[in-house]
Amino acid sequence: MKEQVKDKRTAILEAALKLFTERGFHGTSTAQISKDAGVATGTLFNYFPTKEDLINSLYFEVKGELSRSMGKEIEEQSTFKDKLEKIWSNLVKWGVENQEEFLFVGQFCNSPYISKFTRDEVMKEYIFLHNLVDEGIREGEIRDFSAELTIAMFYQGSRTVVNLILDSDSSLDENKILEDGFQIIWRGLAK
Amino acid sequence: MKEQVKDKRTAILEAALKLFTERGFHGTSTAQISKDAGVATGTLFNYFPTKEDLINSLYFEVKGELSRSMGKEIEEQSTFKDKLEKIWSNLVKWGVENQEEFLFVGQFCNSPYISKFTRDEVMKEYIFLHNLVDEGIREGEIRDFSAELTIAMFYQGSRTVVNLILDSDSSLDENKILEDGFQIIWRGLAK
DNA sequence: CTGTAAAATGACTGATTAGTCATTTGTGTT
DNA sequence: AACACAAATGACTAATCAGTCATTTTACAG
Repeated sequence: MKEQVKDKRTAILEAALKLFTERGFHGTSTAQISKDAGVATGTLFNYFPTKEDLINSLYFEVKGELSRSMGKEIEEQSTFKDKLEKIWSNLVKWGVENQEEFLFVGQFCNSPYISKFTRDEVMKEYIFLHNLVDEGIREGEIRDFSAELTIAMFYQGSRTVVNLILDSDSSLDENKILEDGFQIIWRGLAK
Repeated sequence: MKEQVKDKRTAILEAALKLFTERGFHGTSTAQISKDAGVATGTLFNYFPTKEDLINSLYFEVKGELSRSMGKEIEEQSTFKDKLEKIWSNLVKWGVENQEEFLFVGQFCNSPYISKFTRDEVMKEYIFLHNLVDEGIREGEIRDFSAELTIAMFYQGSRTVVNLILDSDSSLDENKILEDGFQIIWRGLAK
């Protein structure tokens, strides 16, 4: 038997991610996922009882990665603005470096049949950001808008920047877009 | 024969819009669309040669409506800021009042198999906004970021606000969210 | 080796899919 | 009425789908 580089579950998730971003959820058959993952059709269902389970599992894994990346090296930042800028940079760089995962999240969040439950569930991953924003409001660093609005504008702003970078043919000024994007959001939020 | 309130084409598009936002593109069968539209399965294909044609036609129609709504009563605004705020308000109100259309656009733009061509094609609808932003930059009303970044942050900001309004159980402060959202973006962009 | 349990397999199924096409129905003209 | 033409129809098909399950392979214990 050949050395097994990664377990079947991971292989399935990776194949699924690639195909989903290429063809969408319903446009990708479980048979194709199995084939690309190098496993039998039945094996997929040993790990994920249904296709929807597979999609949800993939989403949780990807969101976990994103959530972890988001919080990297925050403690090292001294000012509130620096912290926020670090998170911004983490979010954008994660999206650019993990294009498939980034697109998958976009697809997932805009797909209708994936319910509010999952969306709420995922928002828990952002407690960290929520706390920081609450603190920023309390301490007068940023203006007193609702935390939901503040977080949504910030997070979606970072996604907008990633989309711009991914679209732009010239990857010349990736950093320029990242920084300009943050300037816009920061000036919008700061007191 | 009963009076025909609307032609079959429109009935098909309306049924498709509803089903797409409920179940996604691939999750909706042409048979179901035909049934909901009150026409035979064959009739759908008289109007739209393929399912993908139907999706694209629907997108162009919806984007046309959005584009028209966006530009309403702009001439009546005197200052640059007022114009931008009016567009913002038009965008948000269109999204809130045309929830299905709004969600459909989100789905469409995040679906992978709908290509760059269509996305570019649609950007032409925004020439009007593009021109306004260019003018605003030239005349020093807003800061000199790239027009693409400025427009994207503005447009996606308005979508973020709509999503927040649609999600919030309490539709109490719809206007508050709209106005706060604009404040954030305006302060971010203004000189 | 041998026994055993878990993991993997792929042929198979019943349901569903987008799209076809020979036929019927409706409309307007003379 | 009789014709012509377009619009609408729905039974049909070939392909594909998610998911099943009896069987085989693998991993490991004694």
